[in-house]
Amino acid sequence: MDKLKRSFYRKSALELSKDLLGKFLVFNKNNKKFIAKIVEVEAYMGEHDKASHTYMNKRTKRTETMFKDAGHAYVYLIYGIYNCLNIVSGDKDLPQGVLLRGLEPMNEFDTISLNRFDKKYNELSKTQIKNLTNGPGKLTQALGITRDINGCDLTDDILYICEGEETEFEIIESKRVGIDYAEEAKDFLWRFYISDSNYISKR
DNA sequence: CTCATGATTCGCT
DNA sequence: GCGAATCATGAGA
Repeated sequence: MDKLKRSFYRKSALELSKDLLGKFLVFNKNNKKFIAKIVEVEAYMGEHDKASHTYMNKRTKRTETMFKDAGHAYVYLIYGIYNCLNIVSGDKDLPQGVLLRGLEPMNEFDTISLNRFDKKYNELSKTQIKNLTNGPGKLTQALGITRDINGCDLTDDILYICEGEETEFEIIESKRVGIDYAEEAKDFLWRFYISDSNYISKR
């Protein structure tokens, strides 16, 4: 379970997004170590991507994190209630990132269930199990990821990513979700997911 | 099963 | 003041 190095993140968001599939996300909080497999992602390509917060290199207090070097976490509030987690890619001053949209939990099932539904894992319905982490707002709620870790360095110990299992999987490409305002960019096939995963937000 | 809607905060104009 | 990289819920089919 070795932590991936900065060099792993130093590529375009489009390349990184596919490379992230199947990897393990590790998050340390309250003396717990959450481990979850990354199964769904979206690439946000920054300057030339109308769907990106950093379209036209828009640099504000909120988007500042996206301009950091590759291998940082960008966490922002969406619709007033949910947090979304992105992995900053590219390079310093190249504001690209990968939105994590689906995770498969590997441990701490009871903690995750309590965070989402205030119930233990063995009390969940089948639908609730699927809904634990199959969306960008759901997975942050499940792991307890909030904006207080915005900007944290993935080469430190709070949040990082490890190599996954050596299993084969099929990658599906599709349109990104929730960006109808983005004109032609809304049709780009920049969402990627593992075809047979149970934790995909939208087929 | 498929819609439609409200929730709720903050960043930006 | 507007609207957002979402989700839960409730109505109808």
